[in-house]
Amino acid sequence: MRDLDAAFSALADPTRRAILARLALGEATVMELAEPFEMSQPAVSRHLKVLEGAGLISRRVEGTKRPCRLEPNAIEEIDRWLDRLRDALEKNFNRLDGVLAELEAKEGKEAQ
Amino acid sequence: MRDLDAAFSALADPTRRAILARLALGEATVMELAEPFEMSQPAVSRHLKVLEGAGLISRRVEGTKRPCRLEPNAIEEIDRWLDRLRDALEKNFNRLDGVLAELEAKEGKEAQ
DNA sequence: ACTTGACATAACACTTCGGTTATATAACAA
DNA sequence: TTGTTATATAACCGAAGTGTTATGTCAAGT
Repeated sequence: MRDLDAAFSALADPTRRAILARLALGEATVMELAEPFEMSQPAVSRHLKVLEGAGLISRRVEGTKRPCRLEPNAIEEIDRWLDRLRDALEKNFNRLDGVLAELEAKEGKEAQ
Repeated sequence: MRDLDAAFSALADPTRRAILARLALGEATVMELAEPFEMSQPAVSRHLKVLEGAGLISRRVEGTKRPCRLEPNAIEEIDRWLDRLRDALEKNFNRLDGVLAELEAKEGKEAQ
């Protein structure tokens, strides 16, 4: 699961999350993506490289432009990891519930 | 949404994800968490500090030990963000579907 | 009181990150 | 061909991250 490193660390930056949010609305070129940020074009270019490296976006070539789009599958792996964590947590809580129930039962007996 | 920075960046480290996975199985002390890693205790201590800072875990005091536990609510905020991204994506795809359907209809007319 | 065990903190080195400006490349437009 | 537009890459810089060892703190055991 080495890719999760790249994915989570790509998501850790607010600029990159904003870029993803923008791309969720549809394709956009580097310039279009750079526009809302007070940041040089090279900086945005590198953010895009990070996102691409993490498999979160992809780019096509269209003349001199490189429109970016979200790579929907990427979110899946992240989800799977979070799901597993959630599941383990839930099972653990259920087990704890069991333990607590047991403890209460025991206390009940002792109280009598 | 400043906290997302901390949460995602905390999750970007494989050691910390492993720690979370371990904690999903139940509480553990710093030493217990450190044991499986080839890493000094201070290093693990700092990972825990990062996780705590991100609100992903919490610690209690129990004598000289500091048992850690997962903070289940933390995952929610992450989920919410991913959900919003997914939703926007889906809507965008639906819109694209609409556009494509329109194009096909147009082509159909022209073909006649 | 002294030692030990569990942890935190400090000081340090090294690497990575995120920004900058300057420059290269490649397609389009005149 | 020459200029312009869209983007990438390089060189650089300061800040932040991740590890180390050494040391501090504080509760527990003897």
